[in-house]
Amino acid sequence: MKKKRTTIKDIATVLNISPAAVSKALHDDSRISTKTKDAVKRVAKELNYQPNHLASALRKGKSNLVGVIVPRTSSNFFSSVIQNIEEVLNKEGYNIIITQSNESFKKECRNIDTLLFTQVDGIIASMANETVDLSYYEKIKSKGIPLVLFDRGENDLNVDYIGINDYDSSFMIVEHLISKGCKRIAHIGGFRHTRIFNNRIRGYIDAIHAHNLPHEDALLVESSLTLEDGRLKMQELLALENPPDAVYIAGDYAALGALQLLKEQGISVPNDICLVGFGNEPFTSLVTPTITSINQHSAQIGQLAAETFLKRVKMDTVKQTLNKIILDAELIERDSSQKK
Amino acid sequence: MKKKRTTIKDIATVLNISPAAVSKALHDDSRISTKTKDAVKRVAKELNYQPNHLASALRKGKSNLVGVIVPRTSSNFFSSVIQNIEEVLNKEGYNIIITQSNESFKKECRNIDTLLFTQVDGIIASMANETVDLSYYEKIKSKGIPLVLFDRGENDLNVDYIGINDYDSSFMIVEHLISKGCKRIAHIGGFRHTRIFNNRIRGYIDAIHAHNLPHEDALLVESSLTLEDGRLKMQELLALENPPDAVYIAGDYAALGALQLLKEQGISVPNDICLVGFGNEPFTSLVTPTITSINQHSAQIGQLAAETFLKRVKMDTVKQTLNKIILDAELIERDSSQKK
DNA sequence: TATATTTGCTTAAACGTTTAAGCAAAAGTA
DNA sequence: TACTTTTGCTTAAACGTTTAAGCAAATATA
Repeated sequence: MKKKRTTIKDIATVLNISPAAVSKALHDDSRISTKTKDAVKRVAKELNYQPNHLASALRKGKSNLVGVIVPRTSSNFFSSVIQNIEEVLNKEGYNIIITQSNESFKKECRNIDTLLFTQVDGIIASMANETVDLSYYEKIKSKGIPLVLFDRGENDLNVDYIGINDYDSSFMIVEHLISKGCKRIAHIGGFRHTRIFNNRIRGYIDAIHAHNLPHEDALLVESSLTLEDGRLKMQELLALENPPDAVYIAGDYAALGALQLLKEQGISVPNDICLVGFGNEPFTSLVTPTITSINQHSAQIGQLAAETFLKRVKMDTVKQTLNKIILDAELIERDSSQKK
Repeated sequence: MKKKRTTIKDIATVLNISPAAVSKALHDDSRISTKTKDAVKRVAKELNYQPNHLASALRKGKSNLVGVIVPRTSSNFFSSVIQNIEEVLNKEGYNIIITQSNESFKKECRNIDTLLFTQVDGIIASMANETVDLSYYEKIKSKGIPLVLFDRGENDLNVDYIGINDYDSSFMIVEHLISKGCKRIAHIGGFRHTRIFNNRIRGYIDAIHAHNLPHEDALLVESSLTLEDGRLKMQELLALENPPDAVYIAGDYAALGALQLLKEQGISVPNDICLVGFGNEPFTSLVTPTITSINQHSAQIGQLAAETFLKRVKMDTVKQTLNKIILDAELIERDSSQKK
């Protein structure tokens, strides 16, 4: 009892021409007369013809689908990147399949398999925190489809990458804190094995050295950067016999956790301790005090990632090369670092 | 120079059997000997065979893709629903395509077209705020594929729906505020044309009447429930000559906006005004004071939506029927309504 | 032993589209 | 007029799978 879809063949039958002519008419082939084209389009509309995407994808060898992998969609950064990827790709006739890894390496592998299985024409991804083994990403490359990374990337893969200048951002943050009179600046960073977090750590250390401030091991801690871990690591810093007067935290969620803890302990931010986050999540401007943070240009990153993908599919050499686009980040000064 | 994928035919050639036998062997058909099956699977692995999903989808008339439409992925509620939909469907061999409407009717229509074009086997959706015209949703139904709505649904479509009991939730909130001694309870609700928001408004009004409290038109305002609009509508309520001593806001983001404004104006929450939100977004437990809210059971809604879809595809009658699953919501009491 | 059933495969068509190749008719050129 | 080119289509194969139908050999049943 299921309704049959109208196919190209149905249109051909009505007009008494070949299916091939119909297909060409619908694609505005120059070898089809205007008269026939008009007739085909009219009948197509009448019969409510909807092209079968699977058939054309199979025949043409491309699905016009692009896979997107992000650690999670709930962060504003990622959802904004996705939205911008979508806008750019939709215009070119691509649709996107969004998957989340939830920062899990295993889930990320499953996602990659899923996307490859679905015959996507390319993958745009930001890697999970856990990911160290790159073999699944090599699998994508070996398929000969473009792979574009953003934010959480990896040089060793030799593919396109779009991100911000993490090293400079860190430097900027530390100098900002110094300009506010801070003398003992701690850093709650991400895991060193992730390139971006390592860069932030390097930026922090170099800035500290450049300004002849004390660089103590105890002032630099690694964290998963979840809200809970932010609290925990803050507590550790407070427990030091000589606690910091400023803390720069490599993720806004962790910064929020740290801020909560400080407030609970009756420590004034920014007067006792200045605090800076990273990512410019919307809540940074909503909490009290508002949190100074780094704007990562999510919209631009999304657009560039999509455009980079498009560039790659258009040049149909299989070979990928390392190609990094690094944007300058922007410090958004808010109350949490405005020591009076 | 592109690598050729291995196909079923390649395996057949190696083993000198027919492609049909290979296909059956891979699907564990009972009419294929164990010996052949083993051989096929061995060669498949050796040649790194990856089934061409497009071909099988075309042949079988189903894509094993399910489309998901949400207003936005950045809200924790929706991203949690999506994650749970994904988990359930992945187990059954389905993959999902996530699209966001950004609360825009036009974008939602485009998303629907996109999904239908991609030949999804079904759509699970939560409607945009703007959506009143249901013709695009009728289009999905007319394709004969299952449509499952959640949270933002519409009875008139006569399809499956999963949501919480909005009316009862409102009632519960009002009674909670009354129990805390509040006497003038205002409601910043969503747009009435959206069924769930209308139900919340009805629950509010009925609860007010049931307890013989004053129901003034000025105490009930409609809002887009964005953070900004929450501020705005709160300001309106404060401007009344007789302002409320409690406000129940139908969305957490708007509640956050309202809370910000109250703090800026030096009005103590909960002592001067009690405040209750809706949705139990993570930040409700992070801000000061923490915000009393309603837990919408996002995980369960996601699972149920996916299971409902699966049930529908399994019973292959085209006819859909109105089938509502309503979960009881849960009030999470926090500081913003604990008047001392 | 003769017949029926089961096993294990093969053949061929189908899903709906695209496209290379081909061909007759019309139009252009010398 | 005789040739070439262009126009406007058709034919047929292809994309990689699945599956209905069929068939010979092996096995079971009477």
